Amino acid sequence: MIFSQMCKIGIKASIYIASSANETALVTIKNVASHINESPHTIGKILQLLSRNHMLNSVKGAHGGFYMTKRQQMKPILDIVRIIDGDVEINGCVLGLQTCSATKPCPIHFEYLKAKKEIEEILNKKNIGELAELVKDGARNLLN
Amino acid sequence: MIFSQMCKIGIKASIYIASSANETALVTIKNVASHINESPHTIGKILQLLSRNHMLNSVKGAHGGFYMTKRQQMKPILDIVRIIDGDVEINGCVLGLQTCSATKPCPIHFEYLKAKKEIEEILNKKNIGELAELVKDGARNLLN
DNA sequence: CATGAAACATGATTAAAGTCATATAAGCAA
DNA sequence: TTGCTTATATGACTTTAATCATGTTTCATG
Repeated sequence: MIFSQMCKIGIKASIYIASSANETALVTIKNVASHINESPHTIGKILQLLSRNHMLNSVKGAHGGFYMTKRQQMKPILDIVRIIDGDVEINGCVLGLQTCSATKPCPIHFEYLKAKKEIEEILNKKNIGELAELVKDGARNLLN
Repeated sequence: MIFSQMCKIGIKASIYIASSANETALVTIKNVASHINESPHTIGKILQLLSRNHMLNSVKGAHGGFYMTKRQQMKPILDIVRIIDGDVEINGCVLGLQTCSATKPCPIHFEYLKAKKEIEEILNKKNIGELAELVKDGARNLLN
């Protein structure tokens, strides 16, 4: 619910990378895959997309891998969602109406708006680095 | 987002039926289809499912169709969502972890819980009849 | 400078969701 | 009773998302 499968994997992968990599200690796709229990192929595709959108950095070649700068770790989860699932998912009408708006609202337009704002706020306030710290401490986990 | 396509159509169809049918004045699938601008085939399948789950009633044969009793109209939207999208969608971990819980939480478990509660509250408080009234009055609309 | 490890790119395959088509059963009306 | 209208049921088809496979490029290292 809310996030696509790809987006869920993207969030988990990003948090893992933030929690255990930096400019001098990269993590590989395989490493990410085993730590969040997803297919390396899928992860590769997603990290590529996130990398192209400057959410994280990749280093090619031997001893290459991925990492996030402190600056990137300060970005909110909402940024990941926007890159993978797109703005439409976030902003569309909950009943799928094209012209839904305050002046021509769907039956649950106003009710839903409140909840949506709350979700966005959550996704916008929590940054990747914070969550990575919690994972490091063992207070949160990424694996089943 | 949140609802599947089928679920969106189910909600719109139910609100429409509540707004313009009763025990003695039924509406047909075609009628619903034209008023919410969706395919009759799809609507047929969804109404069948909702009917089997006692969300609404069907009358077969000539001059048959669908209607909702006052009692059924007092049911919340959440009931429709549960029938079409299932409980899993409502209760599952936002990152898809099987074992996510308060004692073994995913990184955004607690943050998301709050938003989820709000959504459920909204979907549970607003009943179909209320929304149907708003549509009748022209204060809300179901069509693009 | 050759080898191997790693990301990158593209496309194929699979799975799931959604939509559409056809045939059947039920019930009203003439 | 006959025929028409309507829901019901099943399954086929289409589309989209997700996953997997293959080959290419890049670069550190011996």
